[in-house]
Amino acid sequence: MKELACDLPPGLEVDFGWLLGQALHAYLTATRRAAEDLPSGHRGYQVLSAAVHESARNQIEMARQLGLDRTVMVYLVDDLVKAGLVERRPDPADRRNRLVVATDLGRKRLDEVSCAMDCAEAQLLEPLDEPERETFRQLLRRVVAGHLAHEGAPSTCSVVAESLKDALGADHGDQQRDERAKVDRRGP
Amino acid sequence: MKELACDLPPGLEVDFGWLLGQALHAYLTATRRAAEDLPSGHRGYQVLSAAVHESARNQIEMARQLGLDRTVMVYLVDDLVKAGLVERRPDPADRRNRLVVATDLGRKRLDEVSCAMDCAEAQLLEPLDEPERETFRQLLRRVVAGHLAHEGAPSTCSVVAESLKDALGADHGDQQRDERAKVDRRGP
DNA sequence: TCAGATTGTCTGTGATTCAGACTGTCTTGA
DNA sequence: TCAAGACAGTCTGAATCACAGACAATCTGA
Repeated sequence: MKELACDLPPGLEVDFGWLLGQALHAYLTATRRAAEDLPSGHRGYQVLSAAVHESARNQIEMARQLGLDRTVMVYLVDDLVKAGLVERRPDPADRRNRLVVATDLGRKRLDEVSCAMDCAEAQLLEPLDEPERETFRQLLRRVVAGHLAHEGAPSTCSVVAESLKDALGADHGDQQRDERAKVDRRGP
Repeated sequence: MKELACDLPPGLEVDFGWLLGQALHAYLTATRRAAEDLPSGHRGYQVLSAAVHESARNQIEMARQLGLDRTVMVYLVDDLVKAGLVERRPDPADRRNRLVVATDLGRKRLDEVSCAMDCAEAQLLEPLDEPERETFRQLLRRVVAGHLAHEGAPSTCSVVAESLKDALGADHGDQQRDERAKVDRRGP
């Protein structure tokens, strides 16, 4: 046990939040170069990916899936539209909705970027052998799926139940902090 | 395979960054209630934890471990000092350093909060059985340890190597975005 | 037809990061 | 002994960013 844990700062190695934060930071660092060609970096990548996979019927649903605020969604999509990677189309079934659909160029760019992302991800998971990587991904998926399933239904732990109450409204709260090359996001 | 993956938005379930971000978000949400009694919330908790475990000899080293900027460290420690949880002591060996040491009260409070944190963590990992949880923690530790070990030595993947170059200087970039009950952090 | 809910957008406010300057201290070399 | 450079901690200012709130357009149900 603990073969590699000795490399971690004492006391922090058991801090689950610290470990998750470090892992996310490592991932963002490793994939920054791959994502920086897209408008808005990692978040642009996620929106583009959601658009290509048609995982949401409107911007709000997409924002909820990605853990973003709906007001942030506006200029993320704006930037992708400006770059010609996605389009906003009126939804014939409900004209309040804007369907965010990827263009051919967007699909092509996503392919390229995804490839670089996979390389970086493999780099991050280098300490694990292949079966371990798959195990890790599976466990991570199950944890996240469990969390999403619990989001609507209050849990048994009162601490968690209480904290969920005021966190339902688009809190997100993490993800990348790069790509500050945002210039004219807001008109005068 | 993929028993639970069907609960995740299509296309995103394979996005490693999205999974990590969601997991961290879930953790922060679950532990918010536990950490909000401490000054500066989660980050206050991490600084206090580092102080109790004496994982660093000065503020800058502590900031590096926690992935914080050194200028942020100042008022995080300020708030903890104000609450009587830690003390700044001059380092007799090097008077440039300030040793951040926990008080008895700080140690007691950390114990209490850690207990609540563990409860929330267990809640988060509920979808996994006990051996799986330990496996998950181990794999996470190894990934993070691998990343930290690579930080100084350039890797073989050029993409990653390049991105590391400009990310060495206090970039961090994730962690919590809560606890906005900061009032008088800066004097007039 | 009308009240209420929902989507997308815009604006303002406050929080937060981060570069840069500065002081006090240590180290090194002449 | 002294000067120059490096480093820790602090403070300030600028830029960025999240998010609540308001708004118009639209849909739904009575």
